[in-house]
Amino acid sequence: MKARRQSVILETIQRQRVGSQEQLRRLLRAAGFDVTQATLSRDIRELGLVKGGADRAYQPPAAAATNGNPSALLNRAVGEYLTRVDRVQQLVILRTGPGQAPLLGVALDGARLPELVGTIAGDDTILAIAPDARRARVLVRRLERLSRP
Amino acid sequence: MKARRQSVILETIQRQRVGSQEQLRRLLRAAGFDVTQATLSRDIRELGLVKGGADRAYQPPAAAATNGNPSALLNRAVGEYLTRVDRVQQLVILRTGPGQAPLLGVALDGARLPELVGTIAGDDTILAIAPDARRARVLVRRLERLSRP
DNA sequence: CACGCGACTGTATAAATATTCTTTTTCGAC
DNA sequence: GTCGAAAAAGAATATTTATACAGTCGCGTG
Repeated sequence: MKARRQSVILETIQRQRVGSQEQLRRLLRAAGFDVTQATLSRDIRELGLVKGGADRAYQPPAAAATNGNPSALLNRAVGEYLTRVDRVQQLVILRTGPGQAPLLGVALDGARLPELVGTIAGDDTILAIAPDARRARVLVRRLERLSRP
Repeated sequence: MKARRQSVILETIQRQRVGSQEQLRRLLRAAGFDVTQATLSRDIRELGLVKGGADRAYQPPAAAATNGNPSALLNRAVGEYLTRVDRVQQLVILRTGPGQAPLLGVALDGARLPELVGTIAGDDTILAIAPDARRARVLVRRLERLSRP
């Protein structure tokens, strides 16, 4: 349950201003996830979300992680979620556990890798698109290096 | 008082992990600023600080603001603080109200302007260094445009 | 099967933060 | 100076968030 719920949280805070965990709780309940505020507090920490700014809303972690190591987030996400990598021409297929694909997708997008044009995340699969086959190979190598340092 | 205090807040959260407004209050008191938690809550909002991430600490706004408009923060800071701009060769001298220079300095650094090598902020003056005189002129023009659109 | 272990969650509550309502301070016009 | 308006800050309090503790579930092992 957790991975799916966290994915929905990520999408939710990007679609609208979420100013409290109670509000988030109501939104999630409408989406079929009925959990307590305590659980959301834990989810928010695990996702690395950040609260503040002019409107005191929750924000995605990508920006915040940019501080120290730019790809620390990607690093963590790859280690945590990625289970398999394949390549077909300039396309790279990434596999994760169920519901985890969006989490890894966000991390990939946020890392702004030069050899990555964009991603489409399903439930447990991500299609990552490189400019050409050569750079797709570079991407595969980079991911493999990240997944076992 | 406020501008100076907010500058110190910015420096403080960059030097060490600050996990609560009470902790920040104690740190500021050691630095000669004796204010209540309510005031800090307001300062934090005005600075656009953000709290969260793995260690639930306060973080500077630059990263968070990168989301929407990259230079929205600079825009605001220039409008709010900048009072005068001069140029000498490749150096640009910016003036602000007392204690406000560090705030504008942080915004300038965060904006990563191509014609700006770096800044040194005093209390009410910033020395901004461009690669050469031509680009210093570009910088001056950009700042003037920002200060009265 | 019984046990222990680890991940996950809820409940209750402590801790932290935001806000409302006042008071104080600042500053410009007179 | 004195007045009034606006900014700044405090006190008290409401709201929000984190956490200690306990319970459940799934799973692998003796």
